[in-house]
Amino acid sequence: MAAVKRLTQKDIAQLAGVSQATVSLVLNGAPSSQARIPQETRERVEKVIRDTGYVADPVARKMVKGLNRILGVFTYEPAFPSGQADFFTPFLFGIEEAAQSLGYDLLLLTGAGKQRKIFGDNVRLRLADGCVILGRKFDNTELARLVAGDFPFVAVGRRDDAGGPVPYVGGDYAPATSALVERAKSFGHRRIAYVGLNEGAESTVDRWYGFSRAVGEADLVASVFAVGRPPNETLDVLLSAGTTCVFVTELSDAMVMEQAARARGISVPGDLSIVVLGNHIRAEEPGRRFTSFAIPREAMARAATEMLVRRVEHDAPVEQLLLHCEPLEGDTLGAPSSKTKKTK
Amino acid sequence: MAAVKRLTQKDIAQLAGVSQATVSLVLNGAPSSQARIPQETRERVEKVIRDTGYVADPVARKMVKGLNRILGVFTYEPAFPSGQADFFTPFLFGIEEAAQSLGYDLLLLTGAGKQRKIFGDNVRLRLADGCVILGRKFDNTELARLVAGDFPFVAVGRRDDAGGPVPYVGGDYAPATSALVERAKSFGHRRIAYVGLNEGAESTVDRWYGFSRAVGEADLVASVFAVGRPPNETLDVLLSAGTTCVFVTELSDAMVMEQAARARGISVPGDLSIVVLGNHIRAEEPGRRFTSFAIPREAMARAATEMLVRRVEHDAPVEQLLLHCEPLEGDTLGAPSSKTKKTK
DNA sequence: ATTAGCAGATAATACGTATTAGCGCTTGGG
DNA sequence: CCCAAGCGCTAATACGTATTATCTGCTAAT
Repeated sequence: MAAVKRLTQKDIAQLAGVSQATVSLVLNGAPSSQARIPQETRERVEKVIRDTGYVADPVARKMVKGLNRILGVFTYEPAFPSGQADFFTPFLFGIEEAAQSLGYDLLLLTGAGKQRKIFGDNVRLRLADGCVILGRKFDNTELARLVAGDFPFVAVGRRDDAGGPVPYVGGDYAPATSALVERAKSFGHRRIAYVGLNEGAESTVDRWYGFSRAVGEADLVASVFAVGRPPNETLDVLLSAGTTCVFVTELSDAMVMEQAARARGISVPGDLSIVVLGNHIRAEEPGRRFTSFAIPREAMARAATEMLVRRVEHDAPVEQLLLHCEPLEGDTLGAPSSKTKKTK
Repeated sequence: MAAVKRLTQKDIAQLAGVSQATVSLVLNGAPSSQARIPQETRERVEKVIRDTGYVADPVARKMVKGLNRILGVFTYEPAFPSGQADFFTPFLFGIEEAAQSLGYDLLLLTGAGKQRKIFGDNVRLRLADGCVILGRKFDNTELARLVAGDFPFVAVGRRDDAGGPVPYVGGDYAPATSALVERAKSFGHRRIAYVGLNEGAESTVDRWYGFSRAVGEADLVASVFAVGRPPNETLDVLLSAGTTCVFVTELSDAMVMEQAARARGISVPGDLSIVVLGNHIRAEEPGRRFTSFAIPREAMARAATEMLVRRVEHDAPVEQLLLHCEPLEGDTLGAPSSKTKKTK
């Protein structure tokens, strides 16, 4: 059953009484200088193709043309596990949409349980014409090789140079963070704190940079350069410094902190405003809506895909694009009530 | 920059002072009868490969070997739009997981905005070694061609014969539905109704079959063979027939019906039990938890992927597999309160 | 009548790899 | 001394398509 050899152009040619080359010419309708096919012959060949349902083998096609109209999507982490689903899904949606409208298909190369490498033994990635790279973790050695090599790619998320500029589409976190700081100040906050890492991934650094640029030394009263710490411990640090507004990089930290605060009878935002730097979760989630900024994940993915196609098709130069992150009103940032000090 | 010609085996061969064939032999470590490579030569070649970072072009590889360790995932509908996301995501997760552990990558061929065809002009599907087909809508003409052809595929969801048996992994809806009917009966329900289509897609037919087999003619007091009808209209039909328990195929119908009932002061499940045939939405959703049965989407997808790989690798015969659907307790099925008739 | 030109088609080749048949050389046995 | 066998490697080929160069008639121009 499966041994039925696949139909080739040679077979079509035989059936139509022409040569393989003619079949190819009919298919690729080359009305170029030479090699015109008269209507009669063309129709004869087309009829056979229709009758047999022949389609050109894309592998052989890529072999000679070099292009495939396939884009790879590489992630170091698995793309669909429950935990990550909400993180990757918007990106995949955006990529799919853009790829679709540009006439490309997607080859998914999702992070193995093991350590997946771009440059492994079995790199099927090269089958694609180029690739979009997703994920927070990034192997810098591989990134450098990508930059040095000739395989078109675009990263989603800003990346520092790696032996050369990295083409990317990212979120413009620094100004978005600065804007939130300004907003907190305009509410009257003068005792501001920061909870989260301040080094490591580019996105982390950008947030810290945007924060520290806007806050001014005098107003920064406490910093906890860590994530996932026990909320009460963190709260102690903040409160003893007289913090009225805290900026948190991780939503999960903000959530437990808000709960801990409530448990202590500290009102949010009355006694303590909490600002989260980026919406890390679906908006419809029940419960508190944190003041934050929107990460335009779909738009980022779309833009990255379009950029990639530009690189693939026209060998376009490296571009670096940061998309605006809209502030999210939320209900955890407000004016500091003067009670804060007086009550205590 | 991108014009740096890709490294080929010929280049490696030249650098190592051997022939292209030797390089290939070193790579594919063929310890077969003939063509042994002595350690010294092998190491020389391997060194060059390491130094240059050469990797074999998977396209050329597929060209000659025929296999690519790539599985296609075909959907007639777009896979990631917000609406469909919850439907497709569990399937994709299961497929990804299985493919991952079997060493395959995924080629996503998701429904275009337009009508996507398996047998189109630009069928890049053949790049994959086989494919999993997802989605409710199915073009039967194409299915028949797939069955007749030699391209390995497996459908997710039961499919009727299409000029031959269709390989599939589905949910075993009929017995799952029957079990819920039995459960309703054991609660004492004797006036049962059905709201939903009873013909069309296989999954629909299975539900109706499982229902009608278990319910018995005497107990079926009302049927609305439609979906998406105004809930009050439907409720009128049900109540005037003295229904105490209704089986609904569409969750959305059940939701509006429950709201309409509540608005009328009809308690669920006190006055009216509602059973949904299949969990069409994420479990964490807030609100009422309908009595239903679980569709093991991830397991189905995994099983389908494994089945596909069996077909691809060992040319395994057509299999058809229905997975058990566990009943979901929920809180919308209970004993009919005698009030139902007396109050009215 | 010779040739230039052109339409209609095909032979030949390239793409990069895997694989088989086979070549030249050494060695051991008779 | 000759043959068989084995070793180490390579030339040749196949995979299916796109493309270019080339071939074959034929017509029209000189």
